[in-house]
Amino acid sequence: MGSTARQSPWRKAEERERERGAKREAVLHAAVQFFNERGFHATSLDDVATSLNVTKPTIYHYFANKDEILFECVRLGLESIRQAAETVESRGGSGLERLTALMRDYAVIMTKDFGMCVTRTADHELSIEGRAKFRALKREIDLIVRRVVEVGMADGSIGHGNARMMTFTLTGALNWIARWYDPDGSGTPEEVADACVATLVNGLAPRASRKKKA
Amino acid sequence: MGSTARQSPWRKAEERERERGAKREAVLHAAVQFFNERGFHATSLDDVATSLNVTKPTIYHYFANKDEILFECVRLGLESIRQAAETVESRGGSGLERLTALMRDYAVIMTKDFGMCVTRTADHELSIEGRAKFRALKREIDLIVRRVVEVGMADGSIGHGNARMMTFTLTGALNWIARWYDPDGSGTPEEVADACVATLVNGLAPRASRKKKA
DNA sequence: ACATCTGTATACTGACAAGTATAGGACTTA
DNA sequence: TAAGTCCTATACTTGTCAGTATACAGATGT
Repeated sequence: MGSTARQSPWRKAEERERERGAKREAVLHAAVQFFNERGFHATSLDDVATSLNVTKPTIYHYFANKDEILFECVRLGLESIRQAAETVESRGGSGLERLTALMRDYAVIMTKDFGMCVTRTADHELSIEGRAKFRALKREIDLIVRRVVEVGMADGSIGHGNARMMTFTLTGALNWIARWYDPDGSGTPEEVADACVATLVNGLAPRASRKKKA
Repeated sequence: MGSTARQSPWRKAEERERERGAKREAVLHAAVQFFNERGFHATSLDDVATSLNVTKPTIYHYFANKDEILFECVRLGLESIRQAAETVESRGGSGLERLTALMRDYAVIMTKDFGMCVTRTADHELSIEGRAKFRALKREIDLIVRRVVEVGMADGSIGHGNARMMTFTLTGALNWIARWYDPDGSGTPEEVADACVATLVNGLAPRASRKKKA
């Protein structure tokens, strides 16, 4: 190694493209941290550019506009969740077991930059088209989770109820992690995830003996 | 009635003050709806003014600046929650019973304009001073809820665990209601609240028989 | 009648930040 | 070494609002 003998221009082009991708990613990483900390509107692209030792036009060389940057951040977060959800859905175990695993992965993602961004970004911050795609992706995830809940209700591992409402309640608790989790605070992402999931799975009563409300 | 005989200027001043208060409230009500729908930054005070058939300087006659308006909206929401929490805390019943009642009231508030505003407003949208008060109020509420959780753990009506994390998980699910509840959709605030609370209290398993994790 | 206070409008300033026009340096390929 | 392409910077335009200076109308109190 070290010789880097190159004959074909192909390899070169590929390499250049890879570098371009790396720079795009760097922008996204810098941007998402600003967005999470200060919010989308309060973050200027000059800030982002400066933090990367470049200027604004450079960023515009990689992205069409500010909205695209936000959307990509959100999309990355949502894709992580969807992937985790899909993986878990199609694996073995009872509905409850699958749902528990899904929630745990979901919770961990919520402690990461791009996951946080999903929760912290409101619909109206995205462009019209971005908003539609955002909603579609969220809905897709919601349906996967709901399906797992329904599997659990069918196989008896999860109590009966309104699956839609139950899904919203569970994912709500998980989404909210992104609003209070502090990486510098106590608890690793995994510990936090386990604690949350345990509360959601077990409910509040100490062990058995729940009456009230059929 | 109808004669409106007035002799003392006292009554007059008082009345004027009441009217001033009513107008302030009207501004807050108009503003909070814009904030919830479009977000704080995307709402211009011209929008708010126009919707009230006045102009911007009129609004500045009642509020020092835009930040104050947002803060008042958030404060109203947080005060509702705190009041509900305090009322419930100091009443009878087991910890679990009290917590259940608290969560129900909390959930209902989250479906209302000012409650929604609390969840939809991020720290960084408030002024520095507003942010501090915001956090203080939220912390106060958090501590009340946590105390009720601990009462429940002590009296045996709630299973043992990390009260802090449990509180975050529960209130997270409730807070998130403000992000998905649709007043025009199916389900009254009370129905939604009951469903969420039921999920949180009961957990997922169908009835008894929970093992795993002490 | 006169001085004042309250509420409102018209018309402006000032700041900030998104996005762009333009140029030039560096690398690629021939 | 020349043509073309990619990447980046300087310096600008532009739109949008928050916030304000000023004026005026009507009610209040003397």
